[in-house]
Amino acid sequence: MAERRRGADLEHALLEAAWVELTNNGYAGLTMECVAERAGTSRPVIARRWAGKAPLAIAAIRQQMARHPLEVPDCGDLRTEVMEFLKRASERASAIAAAFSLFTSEYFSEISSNPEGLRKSLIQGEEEIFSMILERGVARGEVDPEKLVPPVTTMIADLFRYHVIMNFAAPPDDLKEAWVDTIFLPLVRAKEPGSASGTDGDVPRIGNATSLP
Amino acid sequence: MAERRRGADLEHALLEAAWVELTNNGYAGLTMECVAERAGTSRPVIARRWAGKAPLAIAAIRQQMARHPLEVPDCGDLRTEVMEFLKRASERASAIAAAFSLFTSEYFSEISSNPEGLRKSLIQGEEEIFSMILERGVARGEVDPEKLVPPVTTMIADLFRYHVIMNFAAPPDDLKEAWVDTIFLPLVRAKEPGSASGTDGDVPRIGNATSLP
DNA sequence: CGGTCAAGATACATTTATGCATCTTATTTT
DNA sequence: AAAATAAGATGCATAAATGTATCTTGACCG
Repeated sequence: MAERRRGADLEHALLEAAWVELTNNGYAGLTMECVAERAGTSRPVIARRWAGKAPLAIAAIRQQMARHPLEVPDCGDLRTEVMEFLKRASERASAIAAAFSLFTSEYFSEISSNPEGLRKSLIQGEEEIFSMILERGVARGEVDPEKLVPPVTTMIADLFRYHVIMNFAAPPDDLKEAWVDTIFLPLVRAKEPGSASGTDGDVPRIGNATSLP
Repeated sequence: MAERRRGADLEHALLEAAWVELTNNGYAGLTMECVAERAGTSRPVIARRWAGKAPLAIAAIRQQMARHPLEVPDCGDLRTEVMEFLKRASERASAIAAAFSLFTSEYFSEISSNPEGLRKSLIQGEEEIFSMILERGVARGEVDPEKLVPPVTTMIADLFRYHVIMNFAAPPDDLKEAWVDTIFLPLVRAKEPGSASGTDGDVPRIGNATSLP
């Protein structure tokens, strides 16, 4: 054998191999043997680093999520930022589906938690991203802060994740646009932004939405 | 041994045992051995009827869903019917979660489909229930038919299922009400029903029950 | 340059679930 | 009542994955 990887290099390669196996075969089909083989090594090397399938899979998912950070900069208007948020999130579709496959397979019976708990632990450090988008919208006068009650603020991300989980794929662009333009924006938009910039108000059927005071 | 069950009796008992095992341990933790033991019989009896874990689990889920039919009669107003729909659907929460646990564990790699496909096959014969509720709402003048575009019409059920899947439990009543009153109804409600009964338009996010008869 | 540590390979025991074959026995059918 | 059928019990072989122990060898450090 020629080269021999060590430390972080090796760990990274193992997690990458685990990720490929995970997305190909699902968590149930994930075996230490296949991961080792794909990484060009053997099981004991994996066993020295992770205690079992679940920790390995979680580490692999974490690595993939880190590869696709979910930051959304200030784009100047709410819609652009929400669409950008969905676009970034779409790059994590496989990771979300994998985390799911993991939980429903085994994690569930071992730890007395639920997928929501796993999700929260996976997105630590990124909880504020969407609420920051909303806050910027409020600051710009695009969003009525009184409309930002829990089920409304989480709805877009919930619908997104639901789609990913059910279809094992990111939603198509037109669906993302429909969520934003026909559901989300009409529900949070301030009645009269005053400035009436071109980016809003032009979409059909969304204007009335029983906006409140 | 005293009695010996046969035919449909036995089959029903087996499916019931499979259901308990499925909800207790998840699909991954479902074993023929445990099902047989719980049903007070042995593995060959199961093997003579179902080809494996997946067919057994699906049959068990089907039996449970049949136990909780999803019919919603004409209640006189849209909100009552949608809330009734969610209430009925909540009785199926365990079945939905189980179907999920099934799919992500194994079904996925065997059949090239996705959870949405499994869902559609499980609800055959009930696809029209929610759209009938909406149609009645249109007929009453409560709903603007132009607002019934795909992401809006499926949104309530999607949010419901997402919650069930993520929490392995039915949503609490206040969440169901929030979905209906702050998200769904504002999006579909007709602008001015003419009669201008205080039940819509002006009410902010509160249940207000609008109960009719 | 030699020592230490971990990577990589191999082997073995164990665990767990399954499929199948067999045999007895209860229930149904004729 | 006798025959046919299927339930129920048991045992065995198999397959798949895991954990672990051992050994060699390459890489890094002083």
